[in-house]
Amino acid sequence: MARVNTKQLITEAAVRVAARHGISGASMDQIAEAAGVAKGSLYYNFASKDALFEEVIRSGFERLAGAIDAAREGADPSDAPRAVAGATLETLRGNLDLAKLMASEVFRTDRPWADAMEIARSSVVVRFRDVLREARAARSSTPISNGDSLAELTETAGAAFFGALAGAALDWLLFRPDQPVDRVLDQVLAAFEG
Amino acid sequence: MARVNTKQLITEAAVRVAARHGISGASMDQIAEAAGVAKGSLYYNFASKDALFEEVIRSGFERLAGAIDAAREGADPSDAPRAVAGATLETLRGNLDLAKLMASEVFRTDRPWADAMEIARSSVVVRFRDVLREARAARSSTPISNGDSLAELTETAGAAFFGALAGAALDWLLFRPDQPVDRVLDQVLAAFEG
DNA sequence: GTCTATAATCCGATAGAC
DNA sequence: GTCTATCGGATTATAGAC
Repeated sequence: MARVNTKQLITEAAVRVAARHGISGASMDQIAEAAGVAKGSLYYNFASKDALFEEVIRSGFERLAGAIDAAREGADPSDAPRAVAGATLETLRGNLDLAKLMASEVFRTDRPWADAMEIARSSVVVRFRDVLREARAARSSTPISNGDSLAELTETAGAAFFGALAGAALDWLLFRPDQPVDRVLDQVLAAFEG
Repeated sequence: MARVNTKQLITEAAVRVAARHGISGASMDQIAEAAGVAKGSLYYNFASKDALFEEVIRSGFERLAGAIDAAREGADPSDAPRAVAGATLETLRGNLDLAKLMASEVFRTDRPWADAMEIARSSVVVRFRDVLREARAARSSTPISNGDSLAELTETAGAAFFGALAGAALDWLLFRPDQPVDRVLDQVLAAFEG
């Protein structure tokens, strides 16, 4: 092992460069220069450019999944959607380059790592779905409950919630960065009232 | 003018190729082959690869904006969000390759055409915001209205609604295409109830 | 484990025939 | 207006020194 973690230097540089130029537009030369290492070191630590970015994207979804789980633990089910949404917005803000990269790549089904990425994306979507399901269950067991028989929430609802947060977060961070995070959160939740 | 519209052949081929490989990964050779014309014809009809894809992306947002406007005309303000959401889902389904391309590119701020694309994206976001605003106004003027003073909906709410629809539509069309559109629409709107 | 130097390929764009 | 042929440059990946 080297004195500093060369592998981490490389992945962080890859995120920075690819956020600006896209994955196809990010050359291994640029990444090596941004990381402060020689190009040969990239190919010692990663089998190929594809292997490098598979690692980058997969770890991005894992980070987001971890933030969701942490926010879920400390919240009542009925408050969990707001708590999870807030944690998602904060995570995207703290990893803006990675968020841009994930948004650009998440629906690309041609990459060599498409299967691995869909597993990672789906694990996040399922988390959102479960948070929404539990909030609805907690609400329908209150005295105010009515008799509507609603269709069960599916992954599609989770994907919609994820999409709303990602769309609002990137609109916010790229084009209206002066808003406080709570105001963005209020706008996301208000968009669907009624 | 040629017997067939070569320019349109080229833009349609560019959408197909770029949906698979991304814009940076789509070579002018591939596009020419997919369009059934020579590469020289690409450079006769478009000044550059950048100019070609600026046209492609901009026209995609214009098509979506037109579908939104058409759905808005025939609906009561309180029903407009559902009508507009349905029209958006149908438009994305009918132009899946273009939708994938737009999703991959909409948050790329480094492109030469970034300013033009942000104007096009913003015009769609504003349409969603206005539909949501009018629905809320129509609802608050009913007898059931309460005294809550809610913050006015902003572009961020429109971006959230747009993101929810795009996220749900691509999850649907790419990974769960057997669902009927009405079920997808129900899931999107149900995700935010409460 | 990291470096330099180079091989082999591919790309965007242009020139000029027809 | 569309074609073929080609230029100059950039890219991924590898070889071998240290």
